Amino acid sequence: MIIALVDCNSFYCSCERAFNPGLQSLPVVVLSNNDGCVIARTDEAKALGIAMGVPVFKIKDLIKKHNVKVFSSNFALYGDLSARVMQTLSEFTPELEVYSIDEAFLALNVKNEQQAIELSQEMVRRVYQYTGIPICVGLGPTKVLAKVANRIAKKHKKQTKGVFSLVHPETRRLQLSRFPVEDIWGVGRKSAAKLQSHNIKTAWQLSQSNEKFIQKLLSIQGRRIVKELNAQACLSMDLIFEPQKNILSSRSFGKPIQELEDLKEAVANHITTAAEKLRRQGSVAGFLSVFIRTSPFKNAPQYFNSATLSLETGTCVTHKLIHKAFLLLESIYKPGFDYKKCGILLGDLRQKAPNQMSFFEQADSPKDEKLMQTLDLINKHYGKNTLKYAACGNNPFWRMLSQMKTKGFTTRWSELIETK
DNA sequence: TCTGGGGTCCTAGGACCC
DNA sequence: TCTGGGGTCCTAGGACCC
Repeated sequence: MIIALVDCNSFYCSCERAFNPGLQSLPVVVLSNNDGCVIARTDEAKALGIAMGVPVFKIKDLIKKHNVKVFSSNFALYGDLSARVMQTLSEFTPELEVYSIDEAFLALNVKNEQQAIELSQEMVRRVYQYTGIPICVGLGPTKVLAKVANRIAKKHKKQTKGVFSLVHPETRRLQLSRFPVEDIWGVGRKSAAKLQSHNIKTAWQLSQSNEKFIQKLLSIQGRRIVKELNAQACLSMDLIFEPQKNILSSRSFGKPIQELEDLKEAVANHITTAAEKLRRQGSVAGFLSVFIRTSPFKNAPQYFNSATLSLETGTCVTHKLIHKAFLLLESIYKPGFDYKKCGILLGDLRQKAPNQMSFFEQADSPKDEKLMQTLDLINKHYGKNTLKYAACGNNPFWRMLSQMKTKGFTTRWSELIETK
């Protein structure tokens, strides 16, 4: 079996390009919520030295000088295009693992490396034809090697035409000895520093290291990486959908908030979002956390706190969660701070008992269940937030946030530059 | 003026039990 | 004075990912 890792090129930027061909070959970036920092860049933008995650105010001169096209993120659009890409990929194998919004692993049923390469080239053609999204494919006997191959395909798009294979052992030896250890999937900053201090600098060197020694240094994860680099698969394909174990909803505010009432609105909105997601996957939550914080970037008094409550029997009812969340918020709120962010976490998620006749105790009453079903149905049919709790309010803080999220940024950006 | 959001897995250490 | 050993469960925090 050969594993393919498909990764969309500069995915969010490519989505913007798919609907605006005029952006082809221009530098494009997409910004985070609140238009805070850069979360996607095309090759042209990378070539200008725009780093991943850089705050946008630090590069505004660069943007103006090189006429970089700037977009707020539009996750509804990216989600749609992602689904179409995955749908197209599923035509190539029944064994597809959607790994993230822009990545998927495919177990290819092929006889040899050559067949795998030809199939991958067809994927590149078809996905682009159907969706307008360019992809790269990495091939290998394990997931980690497929990831490495994908990096190489991306780095040398011209020569590889988007497909690179590490199936052949000789190619592996050559390429791994040129591949920096810190670029391996699963090796982060801390682990890379540890490895380098032991003079392990390339993927090849890591693959030749003593497994026990690496396990001591980096825990069991490190040992798995060594095995995978040596073509011994220990990360299996995840083919079935697993419900999430936690659901987090949080946002930075457009402007700092001081009042408890405003924080309450924000929290109620986070609960609403998270509870919808919770019900969509058929789960109930076993605990609830609320947190608030000031901006760590400001030279002002800092405060961070969180509070957690166990929900023994589990619930997925929005108003119950809002009520509990308010109690938690009140217990940690302190006046006199500029709050910049808040959020909630639903944890210990478990599948809801199938029906009221269940032997197990169910916290939510049939009446509440019915109410939630109706609420979700209406919002699904008529659009998000058609029906919502009064506690969610109509606060301009919130208006502003959701507007920024969906609205194109180009106009606002040019206004910003002109008024400067 | 202006610095994202949402996840998973693993480990260490404390509480508790016999 | 001397103060076991082993097991489980839970949680906080670290590290990593996209």
